[in-house]
Amino acid sequence: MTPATIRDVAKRAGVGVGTVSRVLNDRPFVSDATHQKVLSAIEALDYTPSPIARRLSLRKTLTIAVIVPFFTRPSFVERLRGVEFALADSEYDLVLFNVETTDKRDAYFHDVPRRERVDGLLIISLSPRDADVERFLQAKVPTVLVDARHPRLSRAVIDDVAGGRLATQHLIELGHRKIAYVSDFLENPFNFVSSRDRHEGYRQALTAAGIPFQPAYHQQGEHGRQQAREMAHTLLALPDPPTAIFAASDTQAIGVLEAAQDAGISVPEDLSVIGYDDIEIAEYLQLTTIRQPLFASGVEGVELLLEAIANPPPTAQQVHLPTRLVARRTTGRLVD
Amino acid sequence: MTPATIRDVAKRAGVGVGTVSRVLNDRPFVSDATHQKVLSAIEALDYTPSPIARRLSLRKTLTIAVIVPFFTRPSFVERLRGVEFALADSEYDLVLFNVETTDKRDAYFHDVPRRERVDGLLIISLSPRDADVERFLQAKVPTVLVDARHPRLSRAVIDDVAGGRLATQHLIELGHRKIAYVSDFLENPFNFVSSRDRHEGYRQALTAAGIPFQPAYHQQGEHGRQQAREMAHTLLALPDPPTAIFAASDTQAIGVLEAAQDAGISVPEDLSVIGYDDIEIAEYLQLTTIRQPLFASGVEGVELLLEAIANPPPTAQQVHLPTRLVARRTTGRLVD
DNA sequence: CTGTTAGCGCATTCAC
DNA sequence: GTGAATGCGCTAACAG
Repeated sequence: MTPATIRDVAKRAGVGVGTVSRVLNDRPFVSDATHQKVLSAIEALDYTPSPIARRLSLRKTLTIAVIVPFFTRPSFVERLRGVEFALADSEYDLVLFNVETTDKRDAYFHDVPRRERVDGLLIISLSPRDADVERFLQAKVPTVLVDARHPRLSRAVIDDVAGGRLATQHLIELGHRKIAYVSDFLENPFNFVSSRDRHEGYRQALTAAGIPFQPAYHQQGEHGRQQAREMAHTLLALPDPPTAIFAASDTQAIGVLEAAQDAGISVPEDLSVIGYDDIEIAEYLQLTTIRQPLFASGVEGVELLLEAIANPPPTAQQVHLPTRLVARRTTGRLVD
Repeated sequence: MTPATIRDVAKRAGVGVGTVSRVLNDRPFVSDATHQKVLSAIEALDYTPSPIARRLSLRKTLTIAVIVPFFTRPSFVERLRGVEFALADSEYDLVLFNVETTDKRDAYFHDVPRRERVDGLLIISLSPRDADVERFLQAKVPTVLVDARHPRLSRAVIDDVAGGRLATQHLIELGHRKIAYVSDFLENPFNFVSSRDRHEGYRQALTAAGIPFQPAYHQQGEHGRQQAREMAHTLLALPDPPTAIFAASDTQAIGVLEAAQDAGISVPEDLSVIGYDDIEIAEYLQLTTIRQPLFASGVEGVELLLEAIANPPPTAQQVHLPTRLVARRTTGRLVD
């Protein structure tokens, strides 16, 4: 009825529990004969060790928590999939915490990173503040960031500054000089940094090409297709509208495309549009974009974390992942 | 250093561990005075009870496992989000298992449903076979299906037969009689049943309208935009091509739209297209579709499961969720 | 090589 | 009302 315990197995095999434990954990120094006896007792009883008892005894939770915001957004899901993939064959359980409000974030940042609860913490796309990090460190819970940053925490990061530069350079090379940027709020309650970094890259590329930055060309707003669409409308209604728009994500780029359509402006003839992420739908829309290794970032994050659990590095590690341009049909040479 | 235990709290408060346990679990029969003492000791020590020790003692795992296939597909993520939402405020941890191969599915179906491991199991969009169910039942792990079926298991289901009928009727009302259906393989290794049910509804609507079913009008293939695109090409190249296509998912409908575009066929003038799910991108594409309550299905599944854990129902429960037509711009009246 | 024993941290009897 | 004792199932240390 109730599942068999290690004691049942020991009894049936006519050995002590220590021996059973040894074969369970592939310890050496067990004779082949007893090994066999134990194995068949396990088989006969359909025995599975209780993970909970193991955890208590080992003083490990064998659990990794993942805190991820808005995990329905394509880019976050894809990172999460990388995490799940990398953890699937490990001995760790993956427990999931989805954040859609700052309250939830704060609650999770407060409650989850406790040694009694998890062996490691993976935070996706959410940059914790100093006070949070202070607590993580004090709780001695190995913590790794994916697509987020803090100087004292190990992290797998995409070089979004380079990505922003890449996007902007592409536009510049096509002859554009009136290049706008549509993004999330650079300062936002979740402290997402990618829009900020891409903005930085955008500014760098502009500067390098000797193009002065026009404040009116940078629109920020809530994340979302609809919001991006409105920002693009504003841009296109400017006295001197841009000839190219760089959107901080593919989702937002779609909004920009919509706005162009609304305004009867053809892409890429009259307006070039470039996105960021290369989510699945981007190909369908023939959207030019910056591809970033989303899945790989999750995998890298897990590897950093498992390594940190095994032997804590003296100092925060950082893994950089590359971005690259995927030129499709929404960007084109400027004709005048 | 190492987290405080209940014993530390007891010592500091000058009481026994039993008393601490009582206040932790809001048991009555504790004087206000001691209650206060304990509370301040807990505060002072920044004590959190060890979930693991609790579990061992309570003989509950306080864990719900969710097995979900291809959790990057929009419809599955959205269901999963409902699950996460419903579980967030419970005492249960949500541990995630993603299935992308039948091997993984079989492994999870075999290893996860064990009382030593989880208190409950939620399976999304994956219909287990009799042998699997037999094991679930025998393991006495409460199991609930979401968007999947088995007579002996409780479930939150969408009436996909009705949904398929709805889609087809809509087309019929618009005057179409040459209506094709593009879907996943009705028989597939994962035993996804939604395409099958929608097909059934499609056939029922056809029959009700006195339209004979044309085998050539039903194309099946792997799930995916690209595959749907190819199936649509086949359909459009038929000697007597359909004037309307019902796709088993929005993702596939997008492939159909692509194919129409490839062939220079305009939608909805020369071809009506209807999808299924109403994922976010559907609105952008102005895709007519059948909306199903994805998020709600996850929530319902959790509620069924928590109820089943609290007091196991004598017989499998079933909750039906409704679908409805969202008419947009990819379907139109047949003109000849 | 193998059996025995002492915790792991908590909830839960029992007595007091 | 409250403290002390027992056990949840396992691992690890120790003795043999």
